[in-house]
Amino acid sequence: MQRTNFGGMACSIARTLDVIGEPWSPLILRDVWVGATRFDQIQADLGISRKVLTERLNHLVDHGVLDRRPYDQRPRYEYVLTEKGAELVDLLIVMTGWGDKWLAGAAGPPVLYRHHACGEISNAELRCAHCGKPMHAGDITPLAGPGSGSTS
Amino acid sequence: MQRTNFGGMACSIARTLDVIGEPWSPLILRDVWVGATRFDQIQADLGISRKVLTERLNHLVDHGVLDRRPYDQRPRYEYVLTEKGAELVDLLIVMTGWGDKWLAGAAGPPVLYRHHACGEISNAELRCAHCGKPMHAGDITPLAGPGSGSTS
DNA sequence: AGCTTGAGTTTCTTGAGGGAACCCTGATTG
DNA sequence: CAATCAGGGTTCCCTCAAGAAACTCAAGCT
Repeated sequence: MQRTNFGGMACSIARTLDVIGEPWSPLILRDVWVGATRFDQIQADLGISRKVLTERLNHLVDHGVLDRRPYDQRPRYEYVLTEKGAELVDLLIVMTGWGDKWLAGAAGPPVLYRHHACGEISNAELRCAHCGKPMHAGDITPLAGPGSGSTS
Repeated sequence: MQRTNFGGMACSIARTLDVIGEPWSPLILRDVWVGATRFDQIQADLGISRKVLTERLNHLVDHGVLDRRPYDQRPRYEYVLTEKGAELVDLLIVMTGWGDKWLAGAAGPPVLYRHHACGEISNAELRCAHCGKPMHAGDITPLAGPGSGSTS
């Protein structure tokens, strides 16, 4: 096996990587999210090899992140986000925010997000689902959970 | 070139992937975050090839995500998160949340996070930095920003 | 009958990932 | 003072995934 399979690790990060950690997968998800839902659209937009795109799409469908469905009498298919897939968009939003801040440079961010609720162009921030205060690297302590596999 | 380089795309997701999108990189970051900061610790914890670990660590240091510094008179080094790297932990937190929800199964999440501000075990949620309301896939519309490269 | 379009397959080449052994430097030990 | 040890990598070789480009196939259109 060339690439190690992360899915078996007792780690939600590793398991998530097993689903969307392969090269191109997050970009494919982004394309589907913003409306490029067909094979040739995604292929042309990303410049990805058709072979790899086929593999990635199948993988994402197998994991329930995308749904493949016909849109014509002819054998034509489009890919749409499932609920599971739509929640992965959170990840894309956070990636965008980090890239905007640290990698965009003087040109500024390539894409902006308008938030429907307030109508403003804005960014996302992580907040504690319990108390609503910010939740970043230094604000939390990891501890073993029920699925940790530890015997304690 | 076997793997396409995403860094040149006008897309913050692609640029972020260029920094931490390679296999293992997010897991290395997690290890450093939770205190496995030395070469052999990370290697043993992940079971990653030493060659690949060397490459990844160099890449992360080159991109300013990790800092390599001596911790002894002997040639011994540890890797620590820079501010840029610490903000990437947001990404790990979101990945954890998604993996916990969709992949953990009956065993439950392998790791829990205690939030210092409220003392509770909790998850992170994405909220608009402007109005504070939830910000997920359906709540926003992407539009071209200043660094989009479009001529308009 | 032939052209077009969308959606993949197939073939071939290259190079990254994995494994295991090896190397180097500066303590520590017998 | 030679031998050992530990941390932190290198080197070598092999396999398999990524990339590029050509090919296929089915349904409609002309």
